[in-house]
Amino acid sequence: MDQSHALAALGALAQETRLQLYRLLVTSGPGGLSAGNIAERLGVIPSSLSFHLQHLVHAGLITQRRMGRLMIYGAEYATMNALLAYLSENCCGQGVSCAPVCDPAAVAEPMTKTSAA
Amino acid sequence: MDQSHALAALGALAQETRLQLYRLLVTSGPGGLSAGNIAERLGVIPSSLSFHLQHLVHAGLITQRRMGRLMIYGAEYATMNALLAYLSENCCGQGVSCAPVCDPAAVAEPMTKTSAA
DNA sequence: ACGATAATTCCATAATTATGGAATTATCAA
DNA sequence: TTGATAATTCCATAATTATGGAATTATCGT
Repeated sequence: MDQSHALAALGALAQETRLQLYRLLVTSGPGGLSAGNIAERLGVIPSSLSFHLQHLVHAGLITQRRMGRLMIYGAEYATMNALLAYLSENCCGQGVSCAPVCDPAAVAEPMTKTSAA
Repeated sequence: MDQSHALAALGALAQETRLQLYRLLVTSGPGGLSAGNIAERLGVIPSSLSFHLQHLVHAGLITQRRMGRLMIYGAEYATMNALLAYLSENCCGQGVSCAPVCDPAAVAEPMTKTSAA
């Protein structure tokens, strides 16, 4: 993660609708949610929802994939981890890294060599 | 940390000058740096520097104290930890917390009997 | 092909945020 | 008190970002 990516991620999260959007997707897990489902839960009008979702996608914080008529959005945990690492870089002194790793896959699938799906 | 505090912190960090400012202070440690010192290192004009520093202070990410003619600014690590916790809340499933703790004081004072590893 | 549903894009307007110069406030030293 | 240094506040302008309605694109079932 470099400065411009960090700025993109922070800018994406620094807005009420998008922060709610992102947190909803983080809690929803890797499976993701459809745009319509998200709209219903958060009460955001379609054009606004798309605008904010694209902003988060562009920042790499969420991913999108199509399933028939539905667009499914899901949190991209790796980007958040990279952002957290960037923000806490050298937080405890030179050369010290205090960053966390939040990896739902590691929690959900304990110890299998072949965990592709 | 609640949503409005998180938005304030994210909004404060989502700007190039302020992100550089904050990271400089994080790396500089709890001692902090004077406004003039910061201005010199980052090449920011006074009025702009004050504007951005106040933004970070208001968000609780840095603290300010006066030392004679100098204003000393330093990172407030607790706020960043709270923000990281907020952003990774439930990141690995319901009720699971994956948040880090970056505490320079704990690193600086190793192995008292209350701070076991 | 048609109609219905899902979601995005376009666009003008509104709202927010950043910039830099000049004036002001605060502190120190003599 | 005066002069110098450190930093902030004020203010108008510029730049960026968000909003919501209408039109458009994509997919599905028949």
